[in-house]
Amino acid sequence: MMRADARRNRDHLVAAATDVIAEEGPEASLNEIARRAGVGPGTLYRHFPTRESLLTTVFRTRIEALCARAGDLAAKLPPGEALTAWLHELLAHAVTDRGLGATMMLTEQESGFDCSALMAAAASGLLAGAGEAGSVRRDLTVDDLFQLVHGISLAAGDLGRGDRLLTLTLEGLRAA
Amino acid sequence: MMRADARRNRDHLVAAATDVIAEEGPEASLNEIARRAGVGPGTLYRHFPTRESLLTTVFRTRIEALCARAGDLAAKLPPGEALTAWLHELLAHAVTDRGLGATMMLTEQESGFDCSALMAAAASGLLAGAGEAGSVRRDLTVDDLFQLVHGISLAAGDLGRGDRLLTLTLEGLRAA
DNA sequence: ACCTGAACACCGTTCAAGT
DNA sequence: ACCTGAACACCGTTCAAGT
Repeated sequence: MMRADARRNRDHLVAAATDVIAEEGPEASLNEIARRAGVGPGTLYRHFPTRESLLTTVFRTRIEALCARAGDLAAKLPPGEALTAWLHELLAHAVTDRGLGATMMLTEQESGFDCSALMAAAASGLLAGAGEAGSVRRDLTVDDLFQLVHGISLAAGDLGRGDRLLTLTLEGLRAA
Repeated sequence: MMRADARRNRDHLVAAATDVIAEEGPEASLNEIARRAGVGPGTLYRHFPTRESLLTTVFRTRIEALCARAGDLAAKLPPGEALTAWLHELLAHAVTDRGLGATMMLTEQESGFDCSALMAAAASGLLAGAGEAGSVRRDLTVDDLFQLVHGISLAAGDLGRGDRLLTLTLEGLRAA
């Protein structure tokens, strides 16, 4: 059980981090986040020993929602289309919430939330379905998908460019 | 004409930057580079007003060599294979010299060296050849190629992974 | 005129002191 | 026992003072 003031400080930190990261991106100053939350930097480090543990907490609900979408899409689209649609949604998140792309692949987790396992479970269902339907190469792995989408999100200037690069990747650069 | 001491300082700075960037990557401390060159930080800023202008100078000879390779490959391989081979060489540079990938797309240039124009010239020759030969999609642009390779270099852990991701991108994720 | 490094405002991180 | 922020060693960048 957390002491009441600690609980309140933690909540303030997450709220402040959400705001500051939205404004300045995932490399935002930790001291600035602590300042905005009205606590000292030591308090931030006590609750979140690494920057990643803070980012994971901030992005957690968004990542869970995205993983839930995998099931929705699988239920209402043919397997190949479901995978394609989900990858575009993943890309949209990675481009919009800069830093979420790197966060989603983190393998060691604090706060009992194994982000990469959740993401892998969501993606592998879609990937297996699309593979069995003959829509995608059988040798594709979940890591291939995540790294390709992550790379595109980092290199593309905006979502329009990102969607084009993802489409090119899906279809291949070679002539049909 | 540069004063002799200025010339010497500039040379020391480029040599020190080459070493430090090789050790610590493109985000290396500028003060550390200046320290290693035996000059004050102001001297570094006088010669290189931005970090990019320093990186461009450090990578210049490597980028010029890579661009020259485009002609070599075009002369000895069929157009489609020449493009593929050059993209893999580009990727190898981007993975090995972290920071070169971002540098190669810089559009404004100091020291009379327009890196992006040189790169675009090298790539567009190969791309046009491969397009006419029917090896790649006709709607591909040089920017598509650079952004895809750059993204892969950022997301792939090592060159082995990078080569796989580039091959997947060339062939497409969809089943043949 | 050109070069220079001490100085400034920041950053991430720690740990002695408080409650 | 747990929380805390002053303090430390760094960073990028500038500009008054030197030659």
